[in-house]
Amino acid sequence: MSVAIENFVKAIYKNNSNDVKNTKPGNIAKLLGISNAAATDMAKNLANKNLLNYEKYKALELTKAGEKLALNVIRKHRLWEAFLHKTFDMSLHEIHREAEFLEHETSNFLANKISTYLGNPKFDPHGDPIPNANGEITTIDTSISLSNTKEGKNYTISRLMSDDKEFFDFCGLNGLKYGNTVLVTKQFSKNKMTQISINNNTILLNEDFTNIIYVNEIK
Amino acid sequence: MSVAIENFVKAIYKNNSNDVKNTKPGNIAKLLGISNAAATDMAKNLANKNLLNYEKYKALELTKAGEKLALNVIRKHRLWEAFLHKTFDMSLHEIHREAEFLEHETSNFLANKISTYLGNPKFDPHGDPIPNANGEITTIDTSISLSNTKEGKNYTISRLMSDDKEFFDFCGLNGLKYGNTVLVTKQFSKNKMTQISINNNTILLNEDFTNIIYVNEIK
DNA sequence: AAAAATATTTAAGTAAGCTTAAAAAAATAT
DNA sequence: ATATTTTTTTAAGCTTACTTAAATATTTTT
Repeated sequence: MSVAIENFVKAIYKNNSNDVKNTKPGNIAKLLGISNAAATDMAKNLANKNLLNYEKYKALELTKAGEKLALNVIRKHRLWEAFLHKTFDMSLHEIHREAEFLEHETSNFLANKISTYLGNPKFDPHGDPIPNANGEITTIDTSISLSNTKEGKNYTISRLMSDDKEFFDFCGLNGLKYGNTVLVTKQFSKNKMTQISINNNTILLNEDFTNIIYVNEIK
Repeated sequence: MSVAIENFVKAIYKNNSNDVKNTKPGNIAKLLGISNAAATDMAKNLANKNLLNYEKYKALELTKAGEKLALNVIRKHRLWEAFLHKTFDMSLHEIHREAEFLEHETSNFLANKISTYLGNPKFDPHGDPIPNANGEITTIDTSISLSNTKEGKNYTISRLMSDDKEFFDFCGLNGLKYGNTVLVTKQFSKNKMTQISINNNTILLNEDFTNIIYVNEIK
């Protein structure tokens, strides 16, 4: 399958795991930076290839085959991220940028080699789950966003849901890393801000960031 | 630059390092498995982009920019080969197949990371020289093909010039590997065959193979 | 429920990278 | 030196993945 097709099914799949699902062509177009017309064209094309179900004016729905393709691309993306992070000590932003291209040009054979080499990890350095070779993925996610945490409790960081360089730079500088521990010291609910303590530093985060940082309570 | 363009300049560059140089569009077309017409089209296109000089019915000549692009792609290809061979213990054929795709989707940033990680090697596992980040390549090659060796002398294998799976499988089975030592026990010049001794085994090679195995005499 | 705003689809067109078939030039053989 | 063969180029056409503009359907607002 072409890069365009792989990115299209990937965008639909990822959109479906968002809170606000909108898999109509226009929204996928916005995510991919192409015109609505191009997305409609592509949707018809992929329906012909049995990768999705297309009905005029309706939301796009991946078929089993379409979902499998999307998961295979996501698997390669996240394996590359884990591998590059470990091997070359590249930042969360750098590994994402590189994996965005490598994911389309990696054989299943090599993906399996990478996975074995890493000990078949279930999560990448952002905390995102890595689908296995059969397209099975860990979807049960009991973690909550930092916005919904309680004052005085300790949490471990389980997921950094972003593609943004500035966010990752900020995280890198402040020790906000997959697996690390934070203490929520104050919730400013009116101003939608959260104060946390990490590595003996106190930092104040606004909603933009607390919404995409996921954590698990330490009991 | 697109994959098609990168492969085109790479094919011209590689053809120029062959014994029999023929960089007219038809020959490049044959190497790439495309039609002559497509190669002529592409040649005009690349001339517009200042990657090569094109004159009707004449051989194609890479410009400095074209050569630099070709060397950059070859650098990435050979770095990936070296890396995959070392890290995942993949065969010479497997690394070539994988690198053929990865070479086009690797940033200079990552290529440099790989190079540093490997200790900036000058040769890949086939013995082919790896261009450095400035596009400089070791071209002085004092090695000779096994066909031109002398009976009773010892040689180290310096290069396996092929893309062929069967050849690499044969090499793998018989210890014919970059850096290994062979003793030439007999040259059957009439039948164009060479008998060698390696790892206490005696094997007889025909011209097809001895022409693409390059060695250096041990004095 | 109708009007206004928004989203989707259709239509027409473009560029890249190919194809085949025919025409033209160059290389080779006699 | 000419005829034959081979190679290169031109011409016309195809597919993929886009674009913009216009038409049409849906959704939201009032």
